[in-house]
Amino acid sequence: MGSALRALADSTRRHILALIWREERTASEIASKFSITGPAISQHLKVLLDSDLVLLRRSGTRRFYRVNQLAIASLQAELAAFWDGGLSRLKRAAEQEERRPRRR
Amino acid sequence: MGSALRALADSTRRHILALIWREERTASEIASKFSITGPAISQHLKVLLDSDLVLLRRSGTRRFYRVNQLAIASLQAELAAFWDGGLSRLKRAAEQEERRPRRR
DNA sequence: CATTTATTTAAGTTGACTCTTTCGTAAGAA
DNA sequence: TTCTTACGAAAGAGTCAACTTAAATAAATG
Repeated sequence: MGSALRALADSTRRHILALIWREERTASEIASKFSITGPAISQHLKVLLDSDLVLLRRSGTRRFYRVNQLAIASLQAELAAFWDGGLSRLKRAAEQEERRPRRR
Repeated sequence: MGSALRALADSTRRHILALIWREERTASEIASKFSITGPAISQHLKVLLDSDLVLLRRSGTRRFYRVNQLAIASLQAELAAFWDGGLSRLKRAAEQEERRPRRR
């Protein structure tokens, strides 16, 4: 979860995700949409690959990147769990500590 | 959005959020749940404050932190927009570039 | 006023992030 | 084979992030 959120925290990477959301694109196609250098994009793509948010397909000299929709779905689920019940366990633990009232 | 996601990307900060999810807590209460030092927690709390995900109430020497539910709701909305239609604009722009076919 | 309690600020270290330029490699074209 | 295209890897610079210990501030208490 942390690595996916860290990947998403960067605006360039969010733009990359948007570009390859429904169709795979090559590294150069992606890079052409930004003002930073190719290697910089390549590094962002590596972060996205490492976080499992995108997938890679090689074909000849070209590399096609696409969003890993499964990973997105799973992140959404994890987030939903976090907002909701995922907190209960921690909340309960915290409230137990809390049950011994301390002076204000 | 970036700052909220960056704040959420850290597991300590996610735990802090869980602790103050429904009830405010003081800095020391929070710090007591972790093994890192008070100042470290204070700095995490500052990141959370700066990202607007938590709110502060002062009372005497104590500072009570609590989750900013409005900010959470707004982040959820932004994320939902990102997963869904928020991409359309970028997708359309990308597809326009795409419309000039390049040789394979 | 002096002391204690709660908490942040300051200063410094270490490691991670983001970018650049340069180099390497692999596939396709001439 | 030689050239070109498409890309990543390596190395280096500058900035940012996450800690630590020590000092500062500010309210409560004796």
